[in-house]
Amino acid sequence: MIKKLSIMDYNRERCGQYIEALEEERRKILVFQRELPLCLDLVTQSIERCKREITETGTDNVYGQSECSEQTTGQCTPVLEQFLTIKDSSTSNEEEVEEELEDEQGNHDPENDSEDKNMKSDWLKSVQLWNQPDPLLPKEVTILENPYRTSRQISRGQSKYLHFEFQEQSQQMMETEVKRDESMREDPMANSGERRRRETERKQRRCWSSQLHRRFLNALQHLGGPHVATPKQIREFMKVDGLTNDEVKSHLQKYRLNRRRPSQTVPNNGNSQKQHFVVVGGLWVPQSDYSTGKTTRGASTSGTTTTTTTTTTTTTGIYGAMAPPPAPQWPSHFNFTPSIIVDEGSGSHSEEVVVRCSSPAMSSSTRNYYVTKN
DNA sequence: GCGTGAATAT
DNA sequence: AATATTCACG
Repeated sequence: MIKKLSIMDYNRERCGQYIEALEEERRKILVFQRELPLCLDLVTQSIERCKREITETGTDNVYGQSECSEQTTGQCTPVLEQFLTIKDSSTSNEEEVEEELEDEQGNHDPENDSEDKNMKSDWLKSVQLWNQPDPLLPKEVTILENPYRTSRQISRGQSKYLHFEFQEQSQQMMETEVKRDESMREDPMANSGERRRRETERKQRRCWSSQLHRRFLNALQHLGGPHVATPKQIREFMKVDGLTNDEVKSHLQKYRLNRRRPSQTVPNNGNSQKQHFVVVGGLWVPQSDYSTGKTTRGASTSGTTTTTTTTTTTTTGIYGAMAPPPAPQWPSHFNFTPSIIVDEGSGSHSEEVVVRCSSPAMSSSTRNYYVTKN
């Protein structure tokens, strides 16, 4: 009996050390929580588990503790199983959501297919981790001590920006998130100390997806062009949830700026791609942006074309793509014809268009989306 | 509110 | 490097 007790104490002590080690590692991983969310989860769960067992086994059987005391042989296998299930569910979720989004994106370029998928899964991961919808997750406020995710963002209710079905699908993920958060909260180092520097909170960047930008252009058309339309008008016309005047203003500013002086800085990359532009109601847009066909490559001239021309200007972004090849005349009063614009997100579901960037990777991949490949 | 430029962040 | 946000000023 005494022997048993001493073994128990020994095991408990080792378990405690193990927990300490785990917690230290967790603190280290915490820095990379964006890159290693599952890893963090794993460690957190291990800690939890050991803690639970160290308390339970105090009254229960003595031998159960050996699970924790054996650091190297990894006898806490259930954790691994949990990890696997999490991973599985998450990947399947991603795929489903991707499909969903694929449908939303009317113009789907098969050439970018794999890239798109990567991109989407990439940013979806981020969205899952960073833009947790609050109705499903009351504890959302405690989600991830991300220094860049400010209380302001949280209070804005980012669920607006997420597709509804996506919310549903990611619910499983969130449950594990909640678990993790609870355990994180009891970690004293998580909140305090080192990573508290960014007090000047910034709004999370808004990514102007092609859809959103299309909406923006559509609004511009209806309102009489980029030099006539005002941010407020545009915002009201776009009817996009959560879109602020400032954001529209900023976007408009950039848009004007970039169409005033198109990307001359990039003369002609050796791989001189010919960019097809379409004049749509006085706006120069890449043909692919408004061709209804699935494939935008080659000389696909769909019925919507008014005039086509080519330019050797290499475009680098959404604004550049919109820039007219010859010198534009501003302000001018074009007769904007709204009917030409293919507004895929027509009217009703504004939420689907909006997405928040969570990582630079997203912005860059999104950018690729704008660029037309011929 | 709007337009713009600059600083700053991502 | 590109793009978004924020601020200041008129």
